[in-house]
Amino acid sequence: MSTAVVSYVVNSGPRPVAPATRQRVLDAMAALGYRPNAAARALRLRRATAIGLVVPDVSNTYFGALARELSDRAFTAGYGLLLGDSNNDPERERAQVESLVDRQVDGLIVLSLEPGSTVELRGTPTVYLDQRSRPGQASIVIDNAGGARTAVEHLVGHGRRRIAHLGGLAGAPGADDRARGWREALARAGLESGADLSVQADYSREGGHAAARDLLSRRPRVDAVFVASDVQALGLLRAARELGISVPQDLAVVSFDGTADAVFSDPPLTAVEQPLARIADAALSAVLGQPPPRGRQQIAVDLVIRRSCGCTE
Amino acid sequence: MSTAVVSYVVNSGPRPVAPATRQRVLDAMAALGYRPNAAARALRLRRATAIGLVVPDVSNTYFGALARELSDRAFTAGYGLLLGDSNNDPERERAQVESLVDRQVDGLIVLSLEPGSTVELRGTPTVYLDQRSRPGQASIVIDNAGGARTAVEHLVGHGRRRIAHLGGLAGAPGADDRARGWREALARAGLESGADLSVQADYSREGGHAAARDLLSRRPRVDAVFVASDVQALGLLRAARELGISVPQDLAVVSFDGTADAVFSDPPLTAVEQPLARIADAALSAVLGQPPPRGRQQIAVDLVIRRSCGCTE
DNA sequence: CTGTTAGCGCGTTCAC
DNA sequence: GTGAACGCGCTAACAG
Repeated sequence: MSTAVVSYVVNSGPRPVAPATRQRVLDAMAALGYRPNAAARALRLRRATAIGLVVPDVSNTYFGALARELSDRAFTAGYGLLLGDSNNDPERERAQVESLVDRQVDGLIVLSLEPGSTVELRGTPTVYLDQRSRPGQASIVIDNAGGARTAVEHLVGHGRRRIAHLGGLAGAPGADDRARGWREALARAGLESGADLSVQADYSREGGHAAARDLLSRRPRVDAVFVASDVQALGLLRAARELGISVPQDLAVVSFDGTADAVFSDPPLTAVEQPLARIADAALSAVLGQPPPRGRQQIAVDLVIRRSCGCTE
Repeated sequence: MSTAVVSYVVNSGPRPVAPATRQRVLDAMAALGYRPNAAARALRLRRATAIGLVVPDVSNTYFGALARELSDRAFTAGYGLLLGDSNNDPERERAQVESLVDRQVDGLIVLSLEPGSTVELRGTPTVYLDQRSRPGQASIVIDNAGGARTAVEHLVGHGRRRIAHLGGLAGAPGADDRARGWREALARAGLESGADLSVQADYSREGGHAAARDLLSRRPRVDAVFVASDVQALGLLRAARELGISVPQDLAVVSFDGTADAVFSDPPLTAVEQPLARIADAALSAVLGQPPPRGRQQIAVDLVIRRSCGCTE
């Protein structure tokens, strides 16, 4: 038997092999413990059977949950998942993306810190998640502005009037659109959205904590906050406890993401929930499917009511 | 200039190149946008410049934080990180490990659900983290039993006498040794460690919540709990709130991991802290360094005091 | 229709 | 500084 036949057996194609021969090959493979060399295969086929994922911080519950969804689906589809943590550093992000492109990943999914970043993708199908769309590049975004508006409108419905915003850093995934949604909803309700009602921090517990302390000690009359992520909200809850502010009585809170963090905090967080499964599906098929859908695809979000908004006191 | 020279320039070796030539090569690379093909390189060098990581669940803060540390170090060392989420499923874990071995990763780090699992590693340097050692296999473990003992002794020092255990599932990373540490510390203190004082759940908020409800409603006289992970402790805190049990007054709690989850919970969790940076370093050098150190390497842990144990009421 | 031969892809490295 | 062999699997072209 020749190497060609082995190849046909291993790949079930592109040409048929007689059953008897096929079995002989299979036996020989088992006996010798032969496994095809993935590197040689990647070289010949010009594809690595792997996809790349770049996130700002995997230890963040939201990014972790997304990575989990993607890892699961990629594995099922026979792909490996190359993970790059950009460490919240745009420079590192570029480096990670380039490295993944060099590794010939078949697709690249990136949650970018820099809306404007231009890295040479050299033909690698890439999808940006939760980010402004880029010219000629596929991008899947959830309805960040709409979700934020819904959240703020809910707070308005509770009779809150001084609704602050604890947002992500400019350029961070979804941050700008969520800020815009907050502003728009306040405008529609005829409420103030001055710059001093808004603070920014990175998507972390520590960031949320520091920003919330700043906000709450500066503007004691704030009666509600829309927070751009669950992890930041966790920081805010802690700040509130430290300052003797009770949530939701003194301060109603609605956050964004709806991860497990929101369910188990005290109080549990009313949050705009991201449909992770749907996002992961869309991202993978955008990147692996053909033809790669260009342009922007928007996914709807839902507000999930828990205790932090004051609905169920 | 020949392809050989380009190679010498790209790799700064193994042979010297005249500065002028070197510059010409660099210019040409920039002009043509040339990037070496990682697959071809992997084929020639017989190494993928990538390491594999298999965890039970990346969305778990602890595993996520570990993945982050590893991703960071791997990148700095020029390696890619192939992530496999085993979804808390031993079957899936085996499949992930095999897939990574096939991909020729240069090293494999696995947080295994099955202490006894035997997958053919075919020479891939592998290190098991936080797990019983296996014959002939490198393994890095933190001092699970010792950490658990320290935690329990601390609770004993607070005058607690009915100290329960909310542990991980048998076989889960560190679970068995932490359970043993709990039992040993109680025995030394002459306290009861009956089976009805111990419940198990997977490492998740939901698991911890369900198990804690079970435990706390069944044994109302319990006055302290040693929890095997931060995420489970988060579930326990919620159960305690639901049942009107106040922590730490009615119930002192010490958990294990010391992730960001422990810092921002209410109350913040006194926890046995895992030195992630050190663990990541040890794992990487065990897997990449030479010769791959066989046998078991143990890393010490520290108890970090916060509010849940009652030290700072 | 089944099995074999030969060349390709792309860096690396060594003898010249 | 250069030419060429090499690593390993894939597949088109060829032979039986």
